[in-house]
Amino acid sequence: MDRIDTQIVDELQRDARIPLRDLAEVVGVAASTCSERIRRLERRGIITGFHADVDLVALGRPVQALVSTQVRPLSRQFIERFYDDAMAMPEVIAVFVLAGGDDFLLHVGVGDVQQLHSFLVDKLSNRKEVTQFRSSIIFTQGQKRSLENLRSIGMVGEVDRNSGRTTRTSRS
Amino acid sequence: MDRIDTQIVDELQRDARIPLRDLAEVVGVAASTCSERIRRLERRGIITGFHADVDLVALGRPVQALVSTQVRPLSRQFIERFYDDAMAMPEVIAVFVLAGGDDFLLHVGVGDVQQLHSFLVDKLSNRKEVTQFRSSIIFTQGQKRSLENLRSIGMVGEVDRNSGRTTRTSRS
DNA sequence: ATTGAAACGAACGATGG
DNA sequence: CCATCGTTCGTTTCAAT
Repeated sequence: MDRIDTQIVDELQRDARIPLRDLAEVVGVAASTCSERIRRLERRGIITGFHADVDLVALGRPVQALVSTQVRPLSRQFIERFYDDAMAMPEVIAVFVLAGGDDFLLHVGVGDVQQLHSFLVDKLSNRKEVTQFRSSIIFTQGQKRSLENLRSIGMVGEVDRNSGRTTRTSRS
Repeated sequence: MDRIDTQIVDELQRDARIPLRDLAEVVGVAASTCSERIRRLERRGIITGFHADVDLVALGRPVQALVSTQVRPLSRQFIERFYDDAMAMPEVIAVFVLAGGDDFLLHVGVGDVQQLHSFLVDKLSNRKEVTQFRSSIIFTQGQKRSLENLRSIGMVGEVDRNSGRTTRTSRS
């Protein structure tokens, strides 16, 4: 993960279909080197895939919500089972397993509010391990398509040679 | 958005770099038709982009959290300003603007817990419009890379010709 | 490790069927 | 929607650095 890899990853996050020669020019290496670097980043699991982003309205999901869900008992078995089942539901876009207050956060996207109601009542309330949930409609959402490497912009704590403590200054 | 478009979108969500001839074979049309369909889907804004997905640990963000944030006064001006500022912060991965209880949910990813603390204390608490916040560490997270078109699997309510009401049965 | 060149196959954009 | 054509692009190989 040197400067060249970081720059390649940056560009591919922004546009996975950038022509190789343009990418090579931006990064400052030959196209053949670029091609090899990309393959290595994929093999190392740093680049996990290339995906098309789609307008959720076109996918029949104009209504989105976040559903905080409490699951009891909070054992590994129940957590993993609920996680798998939630991910298998077509309404569910993402699942977060959390520490603290609530145990799960479900990001759901559906066609209308009736479907949201049906999801909550028929698919969540029905489950015995779900002890409570609270849902919020999403008005707008911003998802960053390209994330910076925090290490490359000096945001990762480095050990201070004098104090021996880890710095926690954000230099952004 | 017929069956062919839906299938093309499905495949491109799964793998944005699938060879055109393979895609054409799966969908059952000629490669030239496929190419034209993809360009049209992009022009219509249904496909919004092609992005590489990257391992967050490799990006220097092994620690992730969800931060529920309350903003007062809840005027359009303050909402938009906070949204823009949040999206501009390098730690922030996504911002949700919500109806109900809390106003914002911030998805943040940082290098360590010190940075998370610094983010909360230095960048959120400092703001006068932020009246309270609560953060939860993310243990695990599942994000669906390819979403189904709910209309194509019969999950969108259709008007019942007899009752005039919208059906809300999930046939999944 | 990176480079530039060469060679093959695939993709693109346009045209006509 | 399909087939074709010329051009551009991606990938691989290889000798050289």
